[in-house]
Amino acid sequence: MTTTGNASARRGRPGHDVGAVVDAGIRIFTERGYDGATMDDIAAALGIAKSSVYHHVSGKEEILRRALNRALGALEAVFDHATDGAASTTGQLESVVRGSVATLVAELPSVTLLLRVRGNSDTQRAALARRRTLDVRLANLVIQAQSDGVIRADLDPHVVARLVFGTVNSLTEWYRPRADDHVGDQPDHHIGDKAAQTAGARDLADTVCAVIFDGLRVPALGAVVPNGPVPNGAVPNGAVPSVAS
Amino acid sequence: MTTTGNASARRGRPGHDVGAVVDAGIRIFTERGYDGATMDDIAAALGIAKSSVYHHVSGKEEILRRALNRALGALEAVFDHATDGAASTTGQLESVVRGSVATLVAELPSVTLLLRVRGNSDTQRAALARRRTLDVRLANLVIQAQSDGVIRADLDPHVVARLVFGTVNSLTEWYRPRADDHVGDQPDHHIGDKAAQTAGARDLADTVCAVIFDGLRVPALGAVVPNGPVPNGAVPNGAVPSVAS
DNA sequence: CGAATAACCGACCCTTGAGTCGGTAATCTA
DNA sequence: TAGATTACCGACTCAAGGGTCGGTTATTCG
Repeated sequence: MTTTGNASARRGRPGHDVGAVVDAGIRIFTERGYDGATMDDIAAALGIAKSSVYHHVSGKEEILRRALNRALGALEAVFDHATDGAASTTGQLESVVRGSVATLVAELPSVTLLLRVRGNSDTQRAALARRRTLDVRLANLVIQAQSDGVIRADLDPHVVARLVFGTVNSLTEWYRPRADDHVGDQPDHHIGDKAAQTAGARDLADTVCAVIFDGLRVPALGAVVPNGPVPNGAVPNGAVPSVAS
Repeated sequence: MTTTGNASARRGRPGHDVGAVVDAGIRIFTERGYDGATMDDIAAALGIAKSSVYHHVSGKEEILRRALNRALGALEAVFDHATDGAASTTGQLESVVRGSVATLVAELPSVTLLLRVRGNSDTQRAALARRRTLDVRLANLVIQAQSDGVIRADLDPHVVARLVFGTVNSLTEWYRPRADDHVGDQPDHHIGDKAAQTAGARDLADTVCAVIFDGLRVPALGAVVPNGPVPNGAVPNGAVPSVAS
């Protein structure tokens, strides 16, 4: 998963490999920003000299490129997986939302980096272009869901698509995974506060879906909101598989 | 509003003033990122020499500080204004959302900059701290609304507050005001696409409120979708441009 | 053991970019 | 016109940071 390559028994002198450099790079880039980060920072994070980093990668930009590829690949897989099966339109929509949340949590560092890219270089512009195709795919899904009558049609689908992605993507601004993952050291002054960030990935996806699909307003009368993401009651079909994984 | 100072008749040689430098700085910073931007870039944007910039400000960081102050002041005003009157809790909540959208649109450049700050310096950390107090105020509003029974109580209020801000703040990622405002030149490769960004600020706030408070799911038959913001009527109509292209 | 392999290092080059300095050019006021 | 005021400029300093180079060290394979 970390591209760290095979397990044991590698040939020459033991040490770091490309994957490790990219991992460190992602961490440093998200902490200090791509332009604010230095190759020395990355080297220091790995405990090696700056010149040694160049043994693994051709330069700063390659680290960024590899990092963005990782994030984009994961997100594209979410869409591919959500739209290949013959799920209903809302099923696909929810699958995309839940899949995106899951990916964000699993690949938090690289996705965070991706979302901060602003197009200052060819590498960054290429990543933005790939990101945009995901926007389009989501927008198309929204449009289709509207014409299917499964989501309200009184809102501009492009704006809706933006808001949905915006809501999901905003997780990178505050969500921090449970202290299961290593993480190593990090002074990190983040936004770190309240309980919030200890929520499990599953609960998180439930909450995101609840807000996006049903809103904050208290559901009318009888219909209570069971946890299993959403209610539904009279409403059309049994969509909303609530799947995950 | 631009801090550009008084209108006519100023003493010495005519030219730019601090406000102009800050305006240019905000534009450059949001385009290239704070670390990626150079004082030469800012000077060039103003059509003066780099050394002249230092006549107006003490350095790069002062430009950033002034820019962040502008954004923070505007956002804090939204909360102050929303919570001073004796409005209902939901009224306050919606007022904050609408006010934030309006501020984002009106002060798009500086707010965009604020949202990208990561705490790499004292200036940035101070701004983050001020931002955090806004998060807290919103979370408290959500908590109160929940105990008042006006919004669903089955969701973690802190997570909800984050998602609400996340949704609103994500506007800076794609919304571009109508071509009324000057803007001057800008090669800008932004995210620029579809019609979306031409939506008026009012419609935009309507859509954001609609999604946040009522969700995407199509409102049940005769059901409500009552009060203030959102569309209403039997089903669709009214609000939102829905345009495309 | 010796060769191949892979990771690592210190010293160095060179560009970029923040900030400084000693002036010069317009404009208003008196 | 003199002086005050405000904006502007070219040439400079200095440090940081991306990248290069010629080696050195630790392991595995034969």
